[in-house]
Amino acid sequence: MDDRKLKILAAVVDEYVRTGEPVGSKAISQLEHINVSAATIRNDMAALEQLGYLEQPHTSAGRVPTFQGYRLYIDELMTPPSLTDEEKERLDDMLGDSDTPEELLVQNAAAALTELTQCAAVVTNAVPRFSVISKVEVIPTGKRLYVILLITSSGSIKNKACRLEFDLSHEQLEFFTRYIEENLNGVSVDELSEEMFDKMVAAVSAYMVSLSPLVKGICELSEDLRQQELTLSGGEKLLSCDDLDKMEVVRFIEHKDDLSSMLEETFSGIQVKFGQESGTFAIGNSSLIVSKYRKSGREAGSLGVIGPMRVDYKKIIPYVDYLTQRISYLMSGGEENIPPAADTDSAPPD
Amino acid sequence: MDDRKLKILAAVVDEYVRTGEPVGSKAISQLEHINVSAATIRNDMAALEQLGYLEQPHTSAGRVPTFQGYRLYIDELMTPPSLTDEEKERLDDMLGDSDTPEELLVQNAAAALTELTQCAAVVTNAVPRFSVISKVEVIPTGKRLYVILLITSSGSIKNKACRLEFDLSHEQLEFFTRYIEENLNGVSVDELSEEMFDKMVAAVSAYMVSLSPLVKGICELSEDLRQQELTLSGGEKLLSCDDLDKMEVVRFIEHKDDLSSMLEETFSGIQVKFGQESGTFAIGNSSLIVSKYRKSGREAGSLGVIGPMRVDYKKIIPYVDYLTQRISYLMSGGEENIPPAADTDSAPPD
DNA sequence: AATTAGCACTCGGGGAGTAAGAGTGCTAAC
DNA sequence: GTTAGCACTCTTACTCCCCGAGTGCTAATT
Repeated sequence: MDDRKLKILAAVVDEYVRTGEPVGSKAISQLEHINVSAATIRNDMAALEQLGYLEQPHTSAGRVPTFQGYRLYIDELMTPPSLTDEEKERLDDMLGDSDTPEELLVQNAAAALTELTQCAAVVTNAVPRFSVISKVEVIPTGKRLYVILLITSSGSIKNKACRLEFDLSHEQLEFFTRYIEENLNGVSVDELSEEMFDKMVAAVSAYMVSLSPLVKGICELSEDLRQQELTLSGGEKLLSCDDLDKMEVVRFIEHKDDLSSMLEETFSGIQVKFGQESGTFAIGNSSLIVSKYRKSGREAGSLGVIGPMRVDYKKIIPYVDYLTQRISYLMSGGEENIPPAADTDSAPPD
Repeated sequence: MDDRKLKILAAVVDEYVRTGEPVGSKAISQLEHINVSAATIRNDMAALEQLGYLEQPHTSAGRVPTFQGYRLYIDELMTPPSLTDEEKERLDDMLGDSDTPEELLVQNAAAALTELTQCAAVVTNAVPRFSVISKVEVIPTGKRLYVILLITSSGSIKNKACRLEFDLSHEQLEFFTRYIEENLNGVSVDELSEEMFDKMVAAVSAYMVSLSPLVKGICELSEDLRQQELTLSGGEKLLSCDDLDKMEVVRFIEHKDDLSSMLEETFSGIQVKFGQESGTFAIGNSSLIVSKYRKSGREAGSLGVIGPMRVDYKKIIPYVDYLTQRISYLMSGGEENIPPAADTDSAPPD
């Protein structure tokens, strides 16, 4: 596998990403950093096609990268430039600071990615799962009406109204609150199970039957917390890129929840997945650039960009990379180390 | 304006709604309830075109209603059938009962409309505005961290985390809670103003400066309550109808908040508005079928359907109509009168 | 006077044919 | 090993043409 061939492959990808047209030997030969003739390039391109890195839409058209071609390009050939300080500042502004609630942080990241890349962005937030219940309150708010308040160590707050069959006396309420507090305080949201609540229902029912709706309410709130939140933003951007099948995009947007599993299958570090590589449902010619952020060392969610395979990886990857690092940093209260004038992960070209 | 011409106009609209193709004189003449020849219909259709109710996409095609045509059809010609009891039951099931929280009620209505009409549905809920503050709680949840809980008489619950500069002693907290309670309990959300909070900030600051973030937090929560909530559901349905410009739809979904003003300009009773009639931004060939529901006699929000101009008004109008009535009824605790076997608003045909 | 039948006309859609252009693969020369 | 040249292929865009649907008009009919 020739050095020149790799250079040509990279050039083809770059050109194709830039123009969107199949790229021919002549176009490549005219690039500054290429000093061989079109004929030579033709030979090499034929070889690259043999190897499965390029393909021709039809005989007399230029070449287009196959997804193996993109794969090689992304993994080996491409050298994404590091962000300038201005770009970083811009991202920081869009993201928020350490006072920004975590939930908003990831939402902002999605919005930023959508705007900067003109692609769809997807974020998940599994943080509440890893946190522990730090407070449960039951507040009477009317005739037989109570509000349950559930707060986690990560700052998620959920509330729910709950109607009982009888009013609770002050003692009953206190009993209940103490009981719940003893059983739930400090328990990780992840550990909360149906059985636990069943047991608790049984326990409080022994004291007073009509308390069980409250336990059920708490159970439902904890379910809310446990399921990781997935947000797709800017899905409509996908409609305007004509590499993607409109019908597939619409189906995708409607079933965005299926993304969860795709995002779960992700290792740490930045990753690129193509639609056709994914067993689960995905858009045909799409590519997903995704990375997981961490909170205090623990994987806490992912953020990614979904676009056509023909996206500007050089541009997007640094964005995703920086945002994950930054979110990890902010969520960990500054513990997670982030290179201050961060090189992303690659040596400079040449 | 001939009686027959009106009949023909109605037939054209019906056929066009049914088939989506421009409709010709022959197709009309073959309808059962039309007993004149195609030639006669041609003459009438030419007249209707003159009057601005029909138009031809091109010379040798059938006719399509103009939006004036639709307007006349909807206002004068159409006779939507009343719902059957099964349909009403179905809607009742989807909507919920008197125990369903009001917020959920309108969400359910939106979901039902989306499903039944295969169009987008939009609902607003201004109820919280009309309710009064029934409870304010401040709950310490961590180091200098407090959660504010705001509950209204209509059952809306809002919470917000708030970080202070110092921890509050038990007495300080009690003072604050009592002060807020005295000043806000029973106050209508609508009456809450910036100035009121400014005054309160001044008052609590006199006692302890670092309390003011709490007041500000409450102020922000009240703003949340005050602004009417607008939900667009099933927006993606609009993408699959090819009468509508995809780009416009996308822009519309992104800026759905602009709908607020469109919905505000609405009188009581059911109404149909067309995209091109609306000064504010709207989708080109779209039509909005909207009606306001009331809570105890007061306008409390609207619900509507957005689709292409070519929608089945006969089907949709009764749905929207019934749902508004039903919501009004449920929200008013059964006071608002609803015709038990409700005729919608029109005499049966013929 | 209103309605209808008949007929010429118009216009858009779809298929066939064609010319242009872009890019290739191959061969022979460097 | 590289390059120039050339014949070949294939797509795209364009034109021409026909077909059919639907009209508008006129003349005949009720």
